[in-house]
Amino acid sequence: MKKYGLSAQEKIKSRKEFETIYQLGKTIHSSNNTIKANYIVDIEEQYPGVEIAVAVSRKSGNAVWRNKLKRLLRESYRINKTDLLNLCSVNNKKVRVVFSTGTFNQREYKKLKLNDVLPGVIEIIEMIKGSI
RNA sequence: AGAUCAGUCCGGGCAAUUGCUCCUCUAAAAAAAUUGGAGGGGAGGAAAGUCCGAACUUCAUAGAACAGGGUGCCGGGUAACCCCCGGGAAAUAUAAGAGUAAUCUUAUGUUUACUGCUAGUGCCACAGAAAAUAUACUUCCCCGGUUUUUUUAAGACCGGGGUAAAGGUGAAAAGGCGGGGUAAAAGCCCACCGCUCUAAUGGUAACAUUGGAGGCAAGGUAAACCACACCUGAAGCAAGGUCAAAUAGAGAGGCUGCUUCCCGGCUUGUUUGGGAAUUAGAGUUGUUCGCUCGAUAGUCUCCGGGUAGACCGCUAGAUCCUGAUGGUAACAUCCGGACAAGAUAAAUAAUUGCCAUCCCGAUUUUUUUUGGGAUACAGAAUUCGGCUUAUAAGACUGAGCUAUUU
RNA sequence: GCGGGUGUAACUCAGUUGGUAGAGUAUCAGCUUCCCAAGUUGAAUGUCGCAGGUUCGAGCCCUGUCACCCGCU
Repeated sequence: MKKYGLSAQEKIKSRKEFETIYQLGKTIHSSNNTIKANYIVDIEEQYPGVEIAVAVSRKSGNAVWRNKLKRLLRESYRINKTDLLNLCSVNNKKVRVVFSTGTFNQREYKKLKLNDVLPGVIEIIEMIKGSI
């Protein structure tokens, strides 16, 4: 597995997994309330690891803006995922996370840059690490 | 040269690092999956809105008609079209000319759902006398009567007619304008203009031009119902097809167990222990065992079903590019060349550097140098042909306008 | 992706042969009451989502556009 990659096995795809995360998982926000995350932690002996997904509400912007935000969220996770993966494989845990927008919309951030998204994602990853 | 309007085009580039997705080849014994390596492809002019038209698929359907829906000047293009091209007519903007003016003519552009209200029905508020079979409020004119003034005569009032010329209302008032005519008027008559009908000529046609007749009869509204002509079955790739876990079973088969009553125990359940009945599910048989059938329970296999999921549909096509020929053009034909995204909680990106274009500031006579900022609208989802809407900066063409120079 | 629907007062809704746009709630003022509530009388409030067109005249008819909502794995 690539160190900074994000392949199809690390994504959440089925509808049932999303429903369990939204019903049973916990919700946390970043400090400036821009980014939200729902996550769930299970014990998994054979295949420990992390699965993620990214969701952006239809009301926050048009299609180009939403796609770009999703790419940036994935990029932010991809760069900072190494510590979280190591922690999971040591403790035999499986973490599933759905990143989504809180009060983040196109009017306030017309031009998106990586630096707009990165701090919130790092903060959330630290919070999840703390809860393991 | 500038700004304006209209149309057409274009829709930043290169490199490094880190990633995503599809295809081909290759290694891990083979197949599948996965991983590694190499190579190649990876958003638009609107991909958007989903407003039209098709291809394709399934369902329905003997055929025809009605209803419903759509289209509506003429000719052509097209697979088809509420599309495109050419032409006609009308409206309108600007400029010039004519005219006292209304207005007309010419040129250039723009727009047009541009069949029919001389088939029928409906509607036209308020105002106004009257709003569609015209009527007669105030005027105007004639005749008769009464009355006043000094008389002819004139005024006032009443009655009977004439008229639609003037007034006022309205979006719109029953051809317009000028002359004749008359008691006053009136297409009552005449010229010009308009309208209707009709003939000839030109044109494939829409229509145009010219002549003749009528003598005004015919207000507006069909994006009112409707009439006429032509077109039209319905739904949509979440269409539809193939494979198919889990689960439920309503089906088929195999294997195992299976009578009823009473008493006791405790785990209060059709569980276990003991006893009794011998008519003990039915058949076979003298009887028992056994066997067959049936009921019921468990378990296994199949069956059908088609969910999760996977695959096909899925990208080579009314395809794109260059050139030639025909055509005013839309477009057609031919020669040659190219293969150019195919994802599915949904890829096509992120960061950095350099360059490009534009803007602002500093420096400088200019060139230059340097700092900062900006680079739009927007993301394929079965595929095409159009339409509509959004769009930074730039390029080109045309039109008239303004300024300068000659 | 495909299909369908709705925009009228601060809120919930009426508004059909096209002719000066209404109801209820809420708001404000008066009356009533010692005061409040309730009751009662009155007032104010609208670019009829936006832009064009047809018509003498458009909330209504037609076209375009914007926003919102619903259904179909």
